[in-house]
Amino acid sequence: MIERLLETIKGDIAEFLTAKGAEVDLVQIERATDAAFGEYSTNSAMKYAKELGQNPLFLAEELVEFLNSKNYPELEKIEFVKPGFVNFFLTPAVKFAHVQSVIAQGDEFGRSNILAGQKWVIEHTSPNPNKAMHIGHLRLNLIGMGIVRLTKWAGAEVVADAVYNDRGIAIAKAMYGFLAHMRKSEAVLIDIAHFVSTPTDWYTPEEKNQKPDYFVTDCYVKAEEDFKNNPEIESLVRQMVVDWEAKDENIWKLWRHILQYAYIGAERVLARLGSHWDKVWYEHEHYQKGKDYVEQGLASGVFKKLEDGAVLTDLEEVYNIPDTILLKKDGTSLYITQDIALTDLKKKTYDADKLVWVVGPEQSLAMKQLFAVCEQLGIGKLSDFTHVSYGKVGLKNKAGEAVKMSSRDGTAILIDDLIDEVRDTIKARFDAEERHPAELRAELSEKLALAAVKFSFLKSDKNQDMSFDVEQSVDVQGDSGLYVMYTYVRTQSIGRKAAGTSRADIIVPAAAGTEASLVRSLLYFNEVMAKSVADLSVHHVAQYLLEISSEFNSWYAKETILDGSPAESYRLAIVQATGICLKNGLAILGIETVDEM
RNA sequence: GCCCUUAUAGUUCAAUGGAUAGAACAACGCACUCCUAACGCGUAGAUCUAGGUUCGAUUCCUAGUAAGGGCACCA
Repeated sequence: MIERLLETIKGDIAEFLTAKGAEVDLVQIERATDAAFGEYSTNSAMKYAKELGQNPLFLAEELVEFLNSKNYPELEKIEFVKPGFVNFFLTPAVKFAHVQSVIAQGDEFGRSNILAGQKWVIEHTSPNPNKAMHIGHLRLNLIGMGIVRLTKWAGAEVVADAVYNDRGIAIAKAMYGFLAHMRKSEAVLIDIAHFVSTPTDWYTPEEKNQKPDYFVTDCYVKAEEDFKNNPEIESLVRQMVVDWEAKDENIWKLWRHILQYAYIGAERVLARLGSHWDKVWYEHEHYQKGKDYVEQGLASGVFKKLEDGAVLTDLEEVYNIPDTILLKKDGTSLYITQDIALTDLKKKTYDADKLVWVVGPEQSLAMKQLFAVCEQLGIGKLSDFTHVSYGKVGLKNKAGEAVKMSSRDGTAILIDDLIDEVRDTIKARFDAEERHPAELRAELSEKLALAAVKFSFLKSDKNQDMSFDVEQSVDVQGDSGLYVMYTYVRTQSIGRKAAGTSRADIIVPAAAGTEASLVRSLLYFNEVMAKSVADLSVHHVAQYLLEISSEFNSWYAKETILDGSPAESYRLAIVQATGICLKNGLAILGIETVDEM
């Protein structure tokens, strides 16, 4: 309803300016920065004052006069102020109508059709089999899943996908590391045939009392050391890759054995986070198909063959980005080679309008090259492809200095360990309070830990580098997920207490009370969503939830909601709408609400 | 050498080219018999530097400084 009003006003402003002789491209009506300026405001008078050769304030005055003649019933007042802003004040009835509309829409409130009719394929969190997932991967996953949920709420049809990088030198190293370092005794031969016949000569993760992904990481790290120190082992590992490509039966058995551990581990962590893929691609299934595309590009003249036989792109002139090799001189493929094939496969399989890769910033150039090459080959337009990058997660030591996080030397904080730590902190508090039965305490602690961790990773802009302090890693107070959750719990608690009592019809007070700023803030959910979709970043939603929470709590401290007065129903409706906004906003962040804590 | 990110309070983070740069943590002060105080109220504290564009710049442009990333047969 308010949206329609704003569109009408925009049209009227355009009419006014056009009649004045201005070339109107876009009339903007935005959320007013402060309640003193009403609910919405426009800068049109200032924007067009120069073109019309008028004083901005006078133009604003004329605009207000013109708009007042339209007699919008939804508006209480239109004013012009200092530099030339025109401010719009909604009537209390219209603002409360929005509150009721939130309640009527319930779980569906916040959905839109901004991206209706579009098909998006969003790749994120493609796991490396040789590394247990640390908090860098956590950020990637939360950002990726955030975009998936956001675009779904905006009406798009979304496929979340990932690629299992299941071939190549890295996995071969893990395989070697397993053979050499997970033997039950030195007497066991480091030999693939022996492993195939007698796998029980090697430890399992259970026997080592390790999580499977940590186990594989261990294998990889140990092999990496051998690889560096010993050229014989290097050639051995390289031979394993060659044998694997030749589909040697024994080595494939070992390969499957290692991968199973790696993926069980990764999937368990992702399941804990509530992450999900609709489709998983396996590198070993498509990595050779890219060569056809290179041939095709050579034939059409967009690529060129070098003297040594390697194939090079031609991107400098048209795209102004550095060229890259697409096919090695020995004719084997590179990462980009198979990515071309996969991109085409994705686009065709899902008839995708938009392909998104949520990948670290170090891939930025490689992504640009891939997109450009795909355009040259006619797979899609440059604008069909988006690389969503994100800032690094850095660590700080006790002195406050930045430290590098490395899987190898054990300084990386693993996802599981982080969540466990936060969970234990929360649980300690529950245990001390003894308000809930033990079983519920455990369940709530896990849910709240996930809420706190997810929120702290999603509340800031994705491109900003994050600085992570191990000591106070995740806030459980202040601007935090728990603050928002606590606010939600309060709304539910009030709802429970109010249930069953009969109440009179809702009376909207003529003069706004202490609830005014909360009611005003509740108006902007859809605008926040629109901005989030435009930026592909859910941090706007997180910030908005903090704002609503802060205003709710401030109000809550001042007023008794359930005081038995005639205004009770009105207040209760605001509480209910706040709860819905918080719940739906948290859902977009991937955070499940609890009803008590 | 070239290209891309980033720079806001002591710290961690906000701010479609707009109005008095907004929070949280830490500090100091207040407040707890009331729907859950994991809460509320107050005090103090910031746009890397120098130019430019604009009615108006934290935001855009140029140059510099600092940090990080990338630059062809690795992934």
